Amino acid sequence: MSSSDSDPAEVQLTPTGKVILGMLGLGISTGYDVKNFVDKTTRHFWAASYGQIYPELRRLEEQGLVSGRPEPTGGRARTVYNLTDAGRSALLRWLQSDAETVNEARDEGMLKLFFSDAGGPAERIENIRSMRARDERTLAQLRSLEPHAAAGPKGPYLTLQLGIALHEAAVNWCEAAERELEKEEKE
Amino acid sequence: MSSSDSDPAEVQLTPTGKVILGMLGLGISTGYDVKNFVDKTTRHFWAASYGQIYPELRRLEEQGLVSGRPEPTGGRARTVYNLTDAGRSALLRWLQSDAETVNEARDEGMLKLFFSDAGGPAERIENIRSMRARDERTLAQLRSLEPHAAAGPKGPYLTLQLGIALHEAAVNWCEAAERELEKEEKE
DNA sequence: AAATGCATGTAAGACGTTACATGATTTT
DNA sequence: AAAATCATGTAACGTCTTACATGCATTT
Repeated sequence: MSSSDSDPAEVQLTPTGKVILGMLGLGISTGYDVKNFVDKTTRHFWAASYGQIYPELRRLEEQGLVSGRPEPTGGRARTVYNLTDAGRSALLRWLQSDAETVNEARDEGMLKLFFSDAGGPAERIENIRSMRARDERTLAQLRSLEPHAAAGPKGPYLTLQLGIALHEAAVNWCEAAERELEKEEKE
Repeated sequence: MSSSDSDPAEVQLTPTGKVILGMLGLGISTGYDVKNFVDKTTRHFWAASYGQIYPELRRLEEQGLVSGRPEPTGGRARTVYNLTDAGRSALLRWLQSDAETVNEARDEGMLKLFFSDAGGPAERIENIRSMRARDERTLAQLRSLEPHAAAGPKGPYLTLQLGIALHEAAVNWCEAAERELEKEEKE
């Protein structure tokens, strides 16, 4: 065992490390592709940026969880990564662990709504309307992926379904709240 | 105008700055209370920690948006903060701005589900079950706040309603998916 | 007397985005 | 010829959590 390998049972995966290992497991093989795929598929519940991805790929390689080799396309540099055995088992250990999962939301629209008593009633309706517009955009984008996702692996398809359900619920709630508040304002 | 005041039109509020100004606007007046109130009310869509709150209160004071004065309870130190005029107008400017609002989610349960093709079907069901358990706990907690919130200001009440609707949608989706996957597994 | 709650605070480190730089290849 | 896409990378900065320390007051 080389000095760069760690006991995989001891490796504590970083958040971005988890996405990367998972993506490599799906056959995505460059930092660039990881970023694009994340943007297309997991963005609505999990984001990642180049500033995290590239350094993390190197850390994972130091830990012996992934291995990269140069595969230039013509004169264009390109590094293709694969899971090592240790990487695959670290991925499975994470997927199988029943540790409490993190679930955090940061919704500035809701925060503004929370404080909306500081303004007037018209402002509050505008606030909800803009949340709805935002969620409708996301919803449309998610729906556009559906036909393609239905043909692919089940995990990504399920999260797409859930994302759609959640955004539908948000849009529906906004519509109902707008109607309600408009009615109240007329009185 | 003292040298510590900034032109309020130029102040760029930090994320935590927004919560704090909003909370002071609701009459919450100490860092400690801000933290407790956030945990009780906005946590499901916006969190904050002491490590952010106390330093931010001092930055806001330097900027002239809040003013604090010592109001000890017996021998126990305590600083009560209030919005200044500049602070109140910065709060209103933020609430009224129609800039695109941030909406980010980070759901490790969904991420595991996304990658769940790496494991077996039983594992995937377990995954969804644990997401549901988690969401049911949050839902129960939100519902317990409802009677009290119904009597308070409308903004907090509306976000509570929305939070409940979203968590209900999540729980319902999980239930349906579990049934579906269990049926498939029997075949 | 101990435990819980009130109240403030900080240091260290983890995590993240943004903005920029570079250069090749492919498409328009 | 220009624009878009492929591909990698980093520096600076912003943000956040965790873990700890302190000490008084109130409740059990």
